[in-house]
Amino acid sequence: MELASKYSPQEVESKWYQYWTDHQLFRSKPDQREPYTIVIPPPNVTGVLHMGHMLNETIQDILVRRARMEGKNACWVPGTDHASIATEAKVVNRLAEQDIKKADLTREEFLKHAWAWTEEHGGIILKQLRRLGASCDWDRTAFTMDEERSESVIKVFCDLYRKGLIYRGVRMVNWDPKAQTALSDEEVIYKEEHSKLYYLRYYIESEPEKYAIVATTRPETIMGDTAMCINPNDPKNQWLRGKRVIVPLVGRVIPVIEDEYVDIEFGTGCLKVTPAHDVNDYMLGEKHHLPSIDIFNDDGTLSPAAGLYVGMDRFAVREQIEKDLAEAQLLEKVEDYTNKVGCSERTGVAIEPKLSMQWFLKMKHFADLALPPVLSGDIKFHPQKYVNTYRYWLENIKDWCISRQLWWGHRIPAYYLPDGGYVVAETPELALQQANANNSGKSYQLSDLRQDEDALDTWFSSWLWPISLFKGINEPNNEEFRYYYPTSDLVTGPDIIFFWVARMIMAGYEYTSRPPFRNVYFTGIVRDKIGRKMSKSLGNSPDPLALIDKFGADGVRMGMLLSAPAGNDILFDEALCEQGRNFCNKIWNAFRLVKGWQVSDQPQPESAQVAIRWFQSMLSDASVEIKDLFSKYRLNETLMLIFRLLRDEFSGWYLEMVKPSYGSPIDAATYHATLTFFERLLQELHPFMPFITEELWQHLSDRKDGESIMVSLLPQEHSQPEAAAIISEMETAKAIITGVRAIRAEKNIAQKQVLQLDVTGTHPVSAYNTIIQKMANIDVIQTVDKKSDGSSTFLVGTTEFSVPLGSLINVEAEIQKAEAELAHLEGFLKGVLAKLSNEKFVSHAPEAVVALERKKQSDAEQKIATLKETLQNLKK
RNA sequence: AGGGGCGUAGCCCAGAUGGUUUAGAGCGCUGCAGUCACAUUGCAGAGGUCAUCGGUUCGAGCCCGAUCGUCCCUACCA
Repeated sequence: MELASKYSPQEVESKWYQYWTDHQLFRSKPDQREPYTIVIPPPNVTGVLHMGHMLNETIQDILVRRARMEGKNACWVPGTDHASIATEAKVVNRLAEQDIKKADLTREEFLKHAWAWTEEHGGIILKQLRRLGASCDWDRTAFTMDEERSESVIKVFCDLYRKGLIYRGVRMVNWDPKAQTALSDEEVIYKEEHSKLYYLRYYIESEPEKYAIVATTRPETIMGDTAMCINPNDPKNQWLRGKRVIVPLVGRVIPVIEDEYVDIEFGTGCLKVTPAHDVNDYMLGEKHHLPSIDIFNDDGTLSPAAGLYVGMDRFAVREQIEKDLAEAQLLEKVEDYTNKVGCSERTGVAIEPKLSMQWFLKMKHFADLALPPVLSGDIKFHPQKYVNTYRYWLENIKDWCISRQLWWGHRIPAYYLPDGGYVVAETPELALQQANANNSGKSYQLSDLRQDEDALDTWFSSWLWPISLFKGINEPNNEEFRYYYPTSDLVTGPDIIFFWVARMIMAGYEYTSRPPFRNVYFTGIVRDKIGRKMSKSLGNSPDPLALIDKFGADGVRMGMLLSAPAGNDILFDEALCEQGRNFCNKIWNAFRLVKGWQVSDQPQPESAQVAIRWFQSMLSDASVEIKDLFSKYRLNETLMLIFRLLRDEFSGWYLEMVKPSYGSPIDAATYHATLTFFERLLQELHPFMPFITEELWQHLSDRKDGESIMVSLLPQEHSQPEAAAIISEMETAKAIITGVRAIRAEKNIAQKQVLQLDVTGTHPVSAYNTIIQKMANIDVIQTVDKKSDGSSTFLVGTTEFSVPLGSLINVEAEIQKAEAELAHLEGFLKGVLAKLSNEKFVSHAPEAVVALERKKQSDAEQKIATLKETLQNLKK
């Protein structure tokens, strides 16, 4: 077979992905094996693959593939999230392009559009994942709003309501005026903003010539003012006690109240109180029984209740009212000010605190469930530092606002009765039954019930994901649920630790009394190579599929992984994908070499025997280490280790050691050992780079249809006791080879020119002579008492090696080299001697440590003696 | 404002419980190498007073304190 000198990923990748799915190799069914389960963090159904997904899904695929090869029954469940706000916003935008307003549609009509959009764009992202090589069990693909998941959500809502954990009430919530829905606290992001601090004059009712000054960032809310507040301990504002003041422009008279909440140092120490539009003012209002005037409409324009500026947008009012206040001489001054403004995570607009009727979930109960397992390590976080963040949040948790004024989502199963009141039930029929049962005598019809218009927060379905995927809510005793749950690892970003991770743990303990997963691997954020977040506006976010086209999926996977230590942000650089592609090419060419060998019946050279024994040790050592690294989720280090093992040790050293001279055949024993090694290396690499490893594994020997490296088992490897000695001997031999090569490089001696190597005294690794001869192109290695004149020397350990060069030798350069080394060694020896002559060190340090220092001393002394002698000879 | 992380070669990072011959990879950099698997390569090499200062110890990159720098999370200062 004639192989191209470069690896071309395109056809290889599609071929093997097809093969894997054709043979259903990603499928999992419960059996006798130990299960290994990952549920995908469901991407937004209408989303498109970005670099963050790439990282996340690559890591999951690596873990799943590794588990599979360790003999576990690996199951990776894919799916998508309905993402209510985001998707609804997209649908609204699309309708707007067709001049359709959401308000003009019925709920049913709108949902029809939303489903159409979902069908059209939904699942694109899952198709893209296939390009990456993701080994998901596609038959299990789920959606947070499919029938099974919806049923689970509704059931859980009803259950929690019956347990008294869900309540309905009027509270101050975060209102998104663009999406026109309430949001949870977690959906609000605080952004620093350069704004202004306005100082307004509030005249005293009883003393028309005097006024108090109030500093505010939001002058447009004065129409909602129902009090002014001072701190009772504030001496400078004592004169305001018990007074009544006039709201500027508005003319309404409001009382001055006193509360220690007010910061004496801020502004003038006078606070305007607007209970309807500020969380703190709301609390003050409750405490002091103040009226509340809601001056905003749901879309952020001013309502008739404001009296002024009705119908204008809140920000337009801010500009206008500044002018009007100034004109009326009610504006004392304006200062520049920096503060933090809460913005909607989805729409980006400033949040309006708003009093409204919403559904809430009591969280204290859940926090008590979810904290202990993380603190005790039943659920492990990687990296661990997130445990602190997690604990702090749970210890300060507030109730979760779960209702959204949206249509795209799970509709709240509460049904209002004509005479007031409501019932909560799984279906309208059950609701009717319940309503009639509660209501002795009277009998309602289905048409009398009016279902709540609101939908549930998306996360109210996501938090059930690991359970609902296996029907754990609806059929808690089913075989799949019992087998796959709890899942093994969760891979996600730290940004959704509260949104999702914490809440899954809560639901897990509430509904299964067990954790939803054992380990959480937090990935970092993918940034560009100079550390900026990737964003559309910066244009620094590469298209993952274009990268795959350019470097191959394996190359991109390697590029992602190389820069991704667990939990650290990753600075993505295309150059890393290039390195990945180059590595593929390297492996490809190693394969070309090996497959090109002719095998013949001939004795195995000694050098090959030594090389095989050594590489066997390297492999067993490495596989033990790889296993350990995997257990610590240190995936980038694992990949780096395999990369070096395959590129440097295998291709650079081992293959060169056993390689027959050009055109000559190889003996069968060495050939087969080499194939075995190659296969093992491919296996270790496969989870990281699935495509090229499958391609080469299939070519390495005859495989039956349906066989695959992805389901081949990794041998159980134990570190061999003699491995360390073998490896260290070879390291010495390599140092000798490198020594000779360095002389060649220095003296410009071609590799093909045969040299001689003299060993002064005892050769530390004479058993490796055949290797040294082959690798350094040496004909004779001999032990001498005294090295010959005109040779270039180097030290390995305490032994001096010399290469006779006759006239090629440059005495001056040799002297310089020896003197530099001598200086270094003498400095070193000085340090050692200082330690050893320290009485306290010798008496306090453990014997082994002291003995080691003595060994350092004698070695250094010996080397120095050798060097001095060399110098003497050179100088004579 | 509170809490946490980090600061080790030009860049990105490793360096369990302090002691393994005066700190290790990868990328980048420098020099050399062209018919022999691979220039998407090979060989050789340069490059670090482990942020700063102080302390504990026979011994500190590692432990303690302070300082500086940097990043993140949490929070209602109008």
